[in-house]
Amino acid sequence: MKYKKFDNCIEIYSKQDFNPQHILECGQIFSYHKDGEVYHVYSKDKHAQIEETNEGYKIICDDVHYFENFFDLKTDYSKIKEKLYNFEILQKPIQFGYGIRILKNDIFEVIVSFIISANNNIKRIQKIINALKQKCAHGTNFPKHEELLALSQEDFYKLGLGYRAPQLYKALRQIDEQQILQWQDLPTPQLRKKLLLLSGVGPKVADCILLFGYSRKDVFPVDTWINKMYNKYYSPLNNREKIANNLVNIFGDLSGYAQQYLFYYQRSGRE
DNA sequence: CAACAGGTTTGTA
DNA sequence: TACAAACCTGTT
Repeated sequence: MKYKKFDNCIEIYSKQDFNPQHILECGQIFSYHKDGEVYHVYSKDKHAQIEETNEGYKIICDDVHYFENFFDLKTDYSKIKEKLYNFEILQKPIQFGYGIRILKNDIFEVIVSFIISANNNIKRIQKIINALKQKCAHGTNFPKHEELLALSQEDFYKLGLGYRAPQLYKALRQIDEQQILQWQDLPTPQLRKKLLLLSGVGPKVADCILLFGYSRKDVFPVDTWINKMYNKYYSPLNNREKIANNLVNIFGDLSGYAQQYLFYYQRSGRE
């Protein structure tokens, strides 16, 4: 995909391999909003806004290097889609969500966000994350580890975390900032085991953290939508871990990408 | 009002 | 290892 970096923006010359709606609304991130035709995205203490142009899109931001990596601009999604198109089940999902890209978000932010996401809907997840940001007096910046450590379980309840409040409280005390970065060197299965030890992190959340935080594409997060899809198009199973395993065996190192196209399509209700 | 929402944890065979 | 049931909160 062609793009060019400037001091305060990145110009993308494609509408096929980059679509802000597809990217932001395919369930991988919660810190974004749409203002008219402009999308705003937030990661850590950084912000970008995306505007459509004649040739493609313009990402306006003050840290071009960060968002080049964040939006995974160096990866050739045309090639990925071409490979995945050989799977018949993916053809319509790819036509529908052609502009999806898998973000490389901050690991700590992803862990916290997806603990909150458990058995929860996007609208409420966003509400809770915004409340957390407000509570830590940062407006749009994602709270740092030490700032969240300063909050009590009761604080989390009041912010609407519900029964995830004690889970997040405990997880924050299990997390070692240096360690979660060092985990990047571990192979996916070992890293997954580490994540599963965190309070509030089960198989699905662990796979989301692996995919959106650690950029592991050899995982297949199975949520209710993928679960429904699988039981409709493959031989029905009631065990989500087995479903995830089977799907990874089918899609291999492209699993993470396949999951996003399928999820986005399935949840759109277009199937 | 019961069921469900982009699951995890805990308790019981 | 497998399977229920409980769990915050908001919407249908």
